[in-house]
Amino acid sequence: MSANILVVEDEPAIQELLALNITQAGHHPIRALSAEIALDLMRETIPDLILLDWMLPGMNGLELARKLKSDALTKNIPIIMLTARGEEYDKVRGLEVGADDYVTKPFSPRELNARIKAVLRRRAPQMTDDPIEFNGLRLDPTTHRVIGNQKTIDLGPTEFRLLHFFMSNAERVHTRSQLLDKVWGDRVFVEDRTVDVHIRRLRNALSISGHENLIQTVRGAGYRLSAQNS
Amino acid sequence: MSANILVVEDEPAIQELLALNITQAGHHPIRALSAEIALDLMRETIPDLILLDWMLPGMNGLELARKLKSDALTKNIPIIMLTARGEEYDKVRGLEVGADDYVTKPFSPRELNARIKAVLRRRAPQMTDDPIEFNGLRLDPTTHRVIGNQKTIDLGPTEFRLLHFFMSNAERVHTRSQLLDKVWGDRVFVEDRTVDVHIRRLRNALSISGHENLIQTVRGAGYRLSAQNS
DNA sequence: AATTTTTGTCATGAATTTGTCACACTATCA
DNA sequence: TGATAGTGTGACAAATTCATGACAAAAATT
Repeated sequence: MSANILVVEDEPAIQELLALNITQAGHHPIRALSAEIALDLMRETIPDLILLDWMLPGMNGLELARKLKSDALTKNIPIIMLTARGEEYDKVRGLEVGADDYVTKPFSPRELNARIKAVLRRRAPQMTDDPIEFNGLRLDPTTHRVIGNQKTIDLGPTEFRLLHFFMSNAERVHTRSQLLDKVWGDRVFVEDRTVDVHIRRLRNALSISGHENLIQTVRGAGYRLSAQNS
Repeated sequence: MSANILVVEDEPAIQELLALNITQAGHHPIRALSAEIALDLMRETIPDLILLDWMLPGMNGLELARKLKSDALTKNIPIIMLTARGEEYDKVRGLEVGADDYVTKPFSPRELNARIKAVLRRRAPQMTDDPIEFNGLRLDPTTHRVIGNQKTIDLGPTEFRLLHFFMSNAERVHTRSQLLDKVWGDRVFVEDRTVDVHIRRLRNALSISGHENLIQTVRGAGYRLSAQNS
């Protein structure tokens, strides 16, 4: 299970080390020398995890974390903070803004990888009972209602679960087999292509509130719920 | 919907962090540095939720949890355990003594808040003895009467409890097994489908005041009392 | 004890949902 | 331009889910 990991670190040597590590762990590093560059890169690809240096030129790590966590598009991305040695204070502040873990420099590659693995595992798409809103569409698990632009959208059980999953994990591409795992559950003797059909039904239902383009096809990969139109 | 949350944690920094989080989530933290202090505080105020550190000086978290769960006064208070990372064993023991959830340190504020929210919401929907009115229908638990549009509605005991529960938790979808739990009680050998029949009888009775559509079927999920028609 | 009410279960049929297929369509690349 | 693999779509039969009437056991009432 490979993941895209964004490395935000201004010191080239450390960044190189991090990237190497990530590659060896079977993941794919994306490098950014500053918070600004990181934000730029994220317009293209939303990473699965961010390694974020505490001290950065320009916008520092703390600010970036806060910014990311306040944006619906990025707030679900786990963040691991890289902090200088010794500052106990960091821990509190870091967790405060929503970092998921932290590593103090100097770190051992093994420790870093362990943390990455832990965080990625913990990232298990979580479907809570909280109402979710995305792009004018509102889904409430407790009342089992979906409303978009004042229109009630009628969904079958599977479509509801599918949409619930998508809204809980927006902006992320899910393969068909991932969807089968998460939405259909374990008892899957179901064909991959069945997902396509349900996607169509869901899109169809969503069209009555003008949300037909909310779920996008990523050719060769799967599907994604996104506000963007590309 | 604010709640009192008792935080039992001996490390001041973590306690501070927890308290901050709780406040930001719109709740009210009550702090205790030890299990003994916690017990003391609970003589004054019974909290709605307890965040309980696993390791504590003196009486540890596990013992406290066990103690609370064995006391009629406190056994219904949900408990979220805070455990050190990695101990898989904790989970079993913790849930064994009746903890409702657990969070491993270090935790992200978002995760913690999500759990708090979930546990608080999971709190058993309660049926009070206060008269309830909904959509022109009035139910009075003390006189055991139901009136809708000047018409007295005659209900059997089970139908009455069923309606009482629905009116106490309007708009919310309840599965058949939830209804069996809450309306029929704990020790039932009753089939799921039996609920359907009672729903029909209730609907039937409600139809004399024109409220036949008040209880709606949510296919694949359960039933819901709602004023809306869709 | 007799009667009435309440309750749980079942069988049936209606309505909806679901998985799959065949075929149309589209992007991509040689 | 064709070839090819990936995706959209309509149709359809099977499976699931629900509403309903009937019925006998249990409980409450007379």
